[in-house]
Amino acid sequence: MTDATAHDRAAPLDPGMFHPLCPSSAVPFRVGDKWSGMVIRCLQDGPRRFGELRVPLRAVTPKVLSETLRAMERDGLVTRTAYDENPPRVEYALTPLGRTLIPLLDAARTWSETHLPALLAARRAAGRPA
Amino acid sequence: MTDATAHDRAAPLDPGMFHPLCPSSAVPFRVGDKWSGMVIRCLQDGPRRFGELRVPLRAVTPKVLSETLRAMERDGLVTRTAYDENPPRVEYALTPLGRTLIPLLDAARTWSETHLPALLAARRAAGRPA
DNA sequence: AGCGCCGATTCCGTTGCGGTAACCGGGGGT
DNA sequence: ACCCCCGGTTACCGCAACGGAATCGGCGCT
Repeated sequence: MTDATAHDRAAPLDPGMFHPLCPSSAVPFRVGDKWSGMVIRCLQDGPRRFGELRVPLRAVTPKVLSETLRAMERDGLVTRTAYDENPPRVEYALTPLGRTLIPLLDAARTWSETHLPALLAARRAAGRPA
Repeated sequence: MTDATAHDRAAPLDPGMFHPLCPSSAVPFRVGDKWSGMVIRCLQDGPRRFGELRVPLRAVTPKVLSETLRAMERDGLVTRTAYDENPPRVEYALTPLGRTLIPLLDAARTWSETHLPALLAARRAAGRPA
């Protein structure tokens, strides 16, 4: 069964990595579309298939994921490779240009770990001056 | 006339700094709302008045600027100080928390200077495969 | 024949950001 | 009396993003 082919598939994606309650949902940064940043995270350890991306991004519908990937492909951030097999297999991978965004995402994450609690606290304090 | 009071007002804002044709309009990053990043840039050298912010951000209407500033105030990124004078004067300034975002903006700008041309080129190449 | 897999695409509806235009209020100038 | 200044607010609107549900197409399995 283990069709471990030549694809240097990285570890399976953690289904919980982009849980809707994850603070990253509230982060005041965005790279491109709403999901682009998460897609980059999913691809940073190697190519992934469409259905594979849907696991951790289960909040995204196939339509939106498809749109996101197409836009990223247009911008030269990812490559799309379709294998003429059955069932069809399509792999997405980061381009070198796409990889240059990873440090930005790291910086955003670091900022969030450090300062997001303060921001959320301020928002809560201001939200209910009652 | 020079009512140079104790306000350590920085150099006047460059009216052209956020020209609509500026590449920053196409940058695939955003900090908070559409205008938040630019507001931070305007405030990084010292407090500014509402009307003063409108100069370089002449593309933004008072409503949206007001909304942006209010949201940033809620999030603890800027402070709002109203002086009971005539004509009314209101000053906005970055909080320490707001200042922590400046390195992020710097990183985004650096990325853009380095890689944005490649992204735009890819987009152009893909946009017209005719 | 019928079902399922994978990778989408199409139609349709909602939401909300962002934009336009108009107005307000109070003092001061002329 | 009128208008201007400043710093907004309010009402209205359009568009693009986002989302849900359904469908497609080729193939293999049963």
